[in-house]
Amino acid sequence: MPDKTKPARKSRRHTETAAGSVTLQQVADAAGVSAATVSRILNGTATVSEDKRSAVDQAVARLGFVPNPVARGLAGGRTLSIGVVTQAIDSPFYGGALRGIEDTLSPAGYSPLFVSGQWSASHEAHCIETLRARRVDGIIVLTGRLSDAALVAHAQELPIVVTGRQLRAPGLYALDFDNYEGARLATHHLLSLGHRYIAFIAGDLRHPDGQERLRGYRAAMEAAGLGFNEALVMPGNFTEASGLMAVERLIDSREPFTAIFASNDQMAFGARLALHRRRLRVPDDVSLVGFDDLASSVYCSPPLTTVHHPVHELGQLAASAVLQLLAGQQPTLALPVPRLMLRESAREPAATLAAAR
Amino acid sequence: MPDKTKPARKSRRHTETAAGSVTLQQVADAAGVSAATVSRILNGTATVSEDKRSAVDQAVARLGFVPNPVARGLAGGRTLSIGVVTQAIDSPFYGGALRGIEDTLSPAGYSPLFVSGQWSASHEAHCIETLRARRVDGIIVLTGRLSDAALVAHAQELPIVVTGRQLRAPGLYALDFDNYEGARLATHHLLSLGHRYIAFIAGDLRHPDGQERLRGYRAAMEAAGLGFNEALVMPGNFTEASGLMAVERLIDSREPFTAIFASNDQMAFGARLALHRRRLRVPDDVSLVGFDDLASSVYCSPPLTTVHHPVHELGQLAASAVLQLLAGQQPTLALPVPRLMLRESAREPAATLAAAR
DNA sequence: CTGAAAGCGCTTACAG
DNA sequence: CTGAAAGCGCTTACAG
Repeated sequence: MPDKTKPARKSRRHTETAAGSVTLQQVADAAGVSAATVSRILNGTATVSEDKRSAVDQAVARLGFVPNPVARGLAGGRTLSIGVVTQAIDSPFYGGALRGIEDTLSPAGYSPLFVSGQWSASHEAHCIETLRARRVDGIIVLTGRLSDAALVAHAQELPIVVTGRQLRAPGLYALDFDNYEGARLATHHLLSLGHRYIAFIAGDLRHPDGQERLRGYRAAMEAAGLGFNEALVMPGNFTEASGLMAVERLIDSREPFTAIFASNDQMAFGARLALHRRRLRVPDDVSLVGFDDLASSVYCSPPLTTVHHPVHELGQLAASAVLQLLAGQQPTLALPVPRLMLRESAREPAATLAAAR
Repeated sequence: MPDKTKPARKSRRHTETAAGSVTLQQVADAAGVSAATVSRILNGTATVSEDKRSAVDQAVARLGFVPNPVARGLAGGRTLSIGVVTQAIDSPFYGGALRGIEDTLSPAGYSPLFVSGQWSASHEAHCIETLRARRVDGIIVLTGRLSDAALVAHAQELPIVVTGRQLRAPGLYALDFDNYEGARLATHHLLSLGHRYIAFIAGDLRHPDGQERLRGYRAAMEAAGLGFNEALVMPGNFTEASGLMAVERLIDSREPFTAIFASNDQMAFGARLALHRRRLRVPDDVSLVGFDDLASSVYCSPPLTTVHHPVHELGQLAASAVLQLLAGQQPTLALPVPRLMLRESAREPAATLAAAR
């Protein structure tokens, strides 16, 4: 049983024994050089004679010296940390991107600082203030609702990488995915399967990706000579609930359809549940295609045919881009092209249904 | 077109204009007091005369002063940041906990620093070193594979909160969920529905939660006088793939069953797909119950009956606990009891199947 | 190539 | 109640 009479442990500045207990000065003393020299060797800032270098290397190893990033941040103006503004830390969509960011930042000695924008521009602005206050060296904004102008302004102060928009400005790099082409691909797939009555569940049209996906659907339909039937386009906002409601309304409208293309997988899940409730089978009665290729889409029943959105690469590239910006280079990275993941939720329209048209 | 001849912007230490450009010294000058006084007012460290306080408050507001956490960290020994060790930043299970942590840390002025342990004890150890090097004020470990001993040792240096285990030590607080009771509840539900042949998909039995859930299943089966039939227990490792394989093997074994209880929702998804492939309907032919209540479980088809694991509260409580530890108090927080989410994937066994027994 | 020195922006004993 | 001063652990012009 723990001794409850012992007073609560409090932080003692001079008695720490773990990570960081050893200071650069101690290393300098042990190696018989100045602190400045140790610093230079550690940072590769200057050429140093071989004997001093090895003396320092040994001292570092022997003492187990780990530089204190906090002191480093204060003195050098760099904190080796990168702010990451996401909408929700637990987003099934951005999760992969966060991992990609972490994966490429860590080996470079940088730490990501994740903050959630909560789908609100003002909250995002606050997040950025917090990050700036913490003196991050750069910021990655995953989509976000901040205005382009605000982003450009921040980019004058520190490197910014933003995803999901097209934008060019000094100190800023934008990484965009071809949502239009992805949506075109998905729609075309359904068309090539023989579908003619393809319903579309739109995403939030205030977002560029929502817009682009609608544009891709429309282009494919028109290219097939089917025109654009507004009765087949249902509004949505990227949530499962909105996908479900869209399909309920669609069915109630009695507008004939044999396939549904949802602007994202989450809405496709909602759509699938609505179909299930109405006793419509996927893909036997209705084909369903999503967009994003969430981790969970592979294990839907049936597995969801969808457009692969390379979020993990997105994260990796975004991180590489800030690192390049930090190094004074101009990134030229680009995302892979959209690719359709053929699974089991879409196939030719059933003969019976086709005949009914 | 941006001017490409302009040299790359580099950080200029003395010309920053945004967050943090104003220093405490400037506030002190503007208010006509010493820096020490400003510091004390800001930190509530000492009683200060009313006129100085208001002068400082005004100066802070007028100059838009934001304290620099980096300097604060170096001088005061506190960084106002809390390290959070998770297994994967994009985990569908821990995501909610991360959000809960962020939600309660932010209002308190603390920032979470998320690092991914990658399901490896050595990687976790490295994560903790990184966090210590960054001088976090405390650490939250979500489950993790580190030994109890390692955790207890770290707790001597800084406050630690760990979830998913039972442990008591100075400077450490453990927050555990009643996995046993949750599993008992789920199994009992299936029993009360009339099922007698209930298969169980185990999680990774090296993890306490895997163990406890198995124990709960077993206890419920034995309490119902059905004993423990090993042929109905399939191994798994908490992944969708393992759930799928478990059911394939189960079906191939020709061991009769009318219901499946999976140790977590992800395995339930895999199980559901396996059933789908074998043309078995849920819940018409087979009832399915999961554990965790992931966000996506509500939108399965059919929506998954499962044990609610309060991950969001878990995150909130873990964060509150570190904060209390930091304040020198002993936390007494506890997680809510397990609760079954009745949805549509489980119901009475079909008469035909029941008759076949 | 390498030191001594100043400084990053705060906090906190130490004295009044 | 409040200042002056030292110090947190580094980095970086400034001089050799």
